[in-house]
Amino acid sequence: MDVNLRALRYFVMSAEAGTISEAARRLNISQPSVSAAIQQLEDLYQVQLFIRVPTKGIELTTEGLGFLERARLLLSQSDQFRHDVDVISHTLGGEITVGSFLNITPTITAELVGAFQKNHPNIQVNILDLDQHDILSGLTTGKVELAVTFNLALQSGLSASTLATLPPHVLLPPEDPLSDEPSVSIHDLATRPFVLMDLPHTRDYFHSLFLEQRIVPRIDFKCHSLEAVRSFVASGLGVSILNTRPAFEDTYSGHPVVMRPIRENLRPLQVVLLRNNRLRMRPALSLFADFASRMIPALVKTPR
Amino acid sequence: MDVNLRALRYFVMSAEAGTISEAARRLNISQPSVSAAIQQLEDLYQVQLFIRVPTKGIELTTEGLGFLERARLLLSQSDQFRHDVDVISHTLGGEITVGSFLNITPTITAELVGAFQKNHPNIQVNILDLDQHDILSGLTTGKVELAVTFNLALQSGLSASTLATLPPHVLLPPEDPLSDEPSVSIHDLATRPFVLMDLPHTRDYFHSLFLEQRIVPRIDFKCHSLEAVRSFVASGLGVSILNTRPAFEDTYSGHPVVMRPIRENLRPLQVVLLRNNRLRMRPALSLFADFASRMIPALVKTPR
DNA sequence: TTACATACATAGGTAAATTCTATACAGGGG
DNA sequence: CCCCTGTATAGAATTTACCTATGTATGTAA
Repeated sequence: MDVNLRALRYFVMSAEAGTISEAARRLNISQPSVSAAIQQLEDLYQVQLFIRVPTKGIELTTEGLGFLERARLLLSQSDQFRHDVDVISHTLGGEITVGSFLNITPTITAELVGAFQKNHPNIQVNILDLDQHDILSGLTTGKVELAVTFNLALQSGLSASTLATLPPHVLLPPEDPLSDEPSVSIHDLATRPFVLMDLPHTRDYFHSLFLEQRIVPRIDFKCHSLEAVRSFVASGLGVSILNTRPAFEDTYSGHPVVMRPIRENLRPLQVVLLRNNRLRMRPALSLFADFASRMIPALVKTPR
Repeated sequence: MDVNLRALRYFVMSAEAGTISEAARRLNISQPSVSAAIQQLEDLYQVQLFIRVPTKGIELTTEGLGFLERARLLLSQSDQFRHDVDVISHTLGGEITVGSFLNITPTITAELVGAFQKNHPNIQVNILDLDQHDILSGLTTGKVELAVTFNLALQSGLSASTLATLPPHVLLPPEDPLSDEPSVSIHDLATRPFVLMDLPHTRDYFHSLFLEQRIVPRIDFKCHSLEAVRSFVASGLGVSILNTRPAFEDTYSGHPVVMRPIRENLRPLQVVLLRNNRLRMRPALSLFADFASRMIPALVKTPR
């Protein structure tokens, strides 16, 4: 059986008060209750804590003195626990863990978190840079508390609020004749080699864009990172389609890349804030969610 | 209200087991009991500890993880308390506090404690060298757990076991003609200056020796220590009566002193082991009491 | 010496907490 | 679609905690 902290508190108060009756008065309970608690401790631990001196009160025994010291220690530790838990639950401070979709992290999330930190320096934002599959499973297991991502493969149990809409754009090498046009038809891409953004769920989205137009694309390259796709295109290895647009047109390859709107009205991706319905929104999380809801639409409108 | 360690233990076990049902099995209690305990914690601290994943079990939230760490800490502290208390109550080790009457300490108690330490080095014997009044009040308040002293002014509530009997002896300066006799009558002392061993209760005993013989002694000097009395007598300032006999006849004054039996059959003092009836004898105390009961009679018989 | 005051212990009854069994509800797998 | 696994809820039984009333011990003042 576990230690009875209540009885310990009664004992310590009695030792300090010098009489059980006085301890009971200070504790606002009856004298027999305190008396019983002390006897319970003495019985349980087989220790005599006090000598009862008739009409005077109680005197600590030698054993009782040692017991008192340890009881005080444990009670202070339990008070510390209480305090720590209060900090966890009732303050805005502490950590929050936010999932961010790989392709969104460098453009949107980086700006978002930077601004949030400036406004709420006491909240530590832990960003997990993940693909859509890991974001979804992280949300269901609780390892991710909130996610900034696309509305791809959303499951029941999760709720999404849309923050921005990103239509797909074509990526072309500058030397491609299509790059002279203000907009491009997706059908013009069918004959060119295609560089696929190859991430779980994401790849299915790009596939679907072609399928809905009854096009079978030539997939020549599959890349796992946004920057790889852009560099491949910039190097003239093919064309691609992406929804996220970095702040500059140069790529790591040293060559620039051209982005053009698509003439057809293709299904856009939505930037959403995702959360698990089963997870209570504690203050720090709500704060971040509110902040993101206000800031992300502005970020996307002025993609600088 | 105090932290509920029981609920904390259920919570920790659940976090470790991964499901509430498994935790209940390991704890040998029903699943609803564990479930209720966790909900109680969540309600009390306003924290969501787990995400319930249907048919899978439970997953810790971020808050739950912080809570878990602190709960583990507090539980380990409570286990430590438990262990410390066991050490206090169930082992022979630790301290015991023994009162010793001033006049007995150098002769009997010193030998006794020395021998005891050799046999039980893990028990720390704390000797309080006190007069009879302080021994009696120390016993009633618990500051003294056991006392080696004389059977003077014993009160109800204390129990004494006799270890040795010490008849009174006369102390004379060597130049006093009475020192040539093998024994002395107390009546011969009436005309001489008397040096009184002046300690609470002790002084009353010496007074009573004269009063029972219908003698009114000439009290010229009152000393508070045994050695002072002996030195006064050795210096020829008077005679005295004492029951304790050191191992040598010299005194701090540089002069020797002579002890002689008293011809009349005067009430002797008894060396007793005193204890408070209200104080449980824990193992270390019993050990010391037994040891003293066996050793002190032998010590007194061979006063070397 | 008696009556009073103080302090702890005990007895008996009530309210709260803990536990149990039985059952409802949710979701994944054959 | 049914069965299995896991959590939540309902209601009853048990244990724990607490209270009031009373008993016991002892020191003190009349």
